Amino acid sequence: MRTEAVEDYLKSIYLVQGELGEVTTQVLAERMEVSAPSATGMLKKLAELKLVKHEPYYGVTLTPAGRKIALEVIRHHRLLELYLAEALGYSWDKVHAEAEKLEHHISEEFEDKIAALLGNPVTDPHGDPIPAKDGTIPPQNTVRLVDAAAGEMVTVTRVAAQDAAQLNYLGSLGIRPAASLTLVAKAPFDGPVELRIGNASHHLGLNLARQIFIRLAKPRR
Amino acid sequence: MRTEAVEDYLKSIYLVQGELGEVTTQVLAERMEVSAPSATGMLKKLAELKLVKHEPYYGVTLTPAGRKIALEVIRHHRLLELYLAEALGYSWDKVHAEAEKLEHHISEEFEDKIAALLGNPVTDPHGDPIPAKDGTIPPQNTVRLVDAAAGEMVTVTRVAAQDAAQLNYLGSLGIRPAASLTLVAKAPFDGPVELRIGNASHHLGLNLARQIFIRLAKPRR
DNA sequence: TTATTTATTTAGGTAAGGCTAAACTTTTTT
DNA sequence: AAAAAAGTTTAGCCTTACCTAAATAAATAA
Repeated sequence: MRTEAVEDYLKSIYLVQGELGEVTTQVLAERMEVSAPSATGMLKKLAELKLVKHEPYYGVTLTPAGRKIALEVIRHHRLLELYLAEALGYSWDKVHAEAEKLEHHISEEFEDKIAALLGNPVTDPHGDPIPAKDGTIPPQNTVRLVDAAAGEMVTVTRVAAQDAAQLNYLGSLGIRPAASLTLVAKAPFDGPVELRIGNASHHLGLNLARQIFIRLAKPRR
Repeated sequence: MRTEAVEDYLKSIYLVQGELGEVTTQVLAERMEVSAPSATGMLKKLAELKLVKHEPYYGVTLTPAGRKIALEVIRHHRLLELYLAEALGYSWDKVHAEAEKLEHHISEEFEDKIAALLGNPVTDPHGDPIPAKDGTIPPQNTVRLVDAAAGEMVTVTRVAAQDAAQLNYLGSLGIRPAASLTLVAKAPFDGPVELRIGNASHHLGLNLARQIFIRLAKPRR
């Protein structure tokens, strides 16, 4: 059965796979805020449903069927995030929590209607790509701010943080998709980065800075 | 705990109470599409939670706490119905099913935002009253079309049908809130009613006709 | 007023999805 | 290569909300 829990696990498996390359029981359990045995139990169930391949003691991978569901749920989530921001005036730090609940309950008609209303968008308010209905994922910029060279002027493409407090802080500094900034300096030994945004200068810890993706403002060629 | 099932039962108890005056296990079970023992079980649970008073073998009534939850859920439902119709262009026969799922999952912020966007409306697309946040219910017109006198010209205030096919049919005849029509005749022995809407004349079975509420187009005084 | 029908509740069971404690693998350290 | 640590799974339980079958209570009919 395609329960809410099943959808949530598949979504997390997909996302963890993308971030870490492999999906272990423990990491999944942490993401789901659930005990490890609970995760094991669900993985067994998902395997029976042919939604994942589970190699006991090694990890899981999604089957095509599982991946399809994961992408549908992620599409719902990100479309909702954008809709809440655009149509209802939600601030970007609040959209995640609301979308998290609604993503499981909207119909295909609802999905289609908000997608059309938003002009079939390809990114959500954080710059995360919105999977298309056919499972295609729009190309995304994967350059991290922390990998740019000091002195470079860049445009923010994506802020991968989920936490409301972090987003709120970054937003207050003007760091959001489409913002322009200059990477002034990177302190050594995994130290903070210094940014210039307009006339203001800010120092960001690495944990935050690593969540920021960019493209060069003036691409070299 | 305030689970989805709890909310649904409380909502049904409230509505059945309003329609029939008393709420028996069997009627409730039918509404919820559940076996009678299941309903009994839930009533016991709701009684433990102090949300209803359950007199075994006689029926239930809501406590103030139970009534409060019921009204919140109904407010969500009807606000959503109107929002879906107004903001997303849903037809009135589709709003019920979608609202039925979403009503349990929207936050108070979502509720407030759509209420404000809609101008704090007092009725949904079917003419059902939307309870206010404080639990107040807007005054509603309780005159039934079938109780009007033949020959009278009336304005539809409410169409209480939930079924999509019925709503679709009534809509196709032009019968919806704010529509004007004339009750041409009522056939005897619980026969159908004849209506004139614009230039067209229609014959409606009693089951349908009883769902229509009206006010007199030219109130006598 | 007793018998029958109807409504309701009790008894016992199922499936999801969670939990802790204990057992077992795999990996890492010494 | 053996011992310790870390990660994973199994075993056994709990809660929610449903079910069917059987028992009981109330209402109706004979």
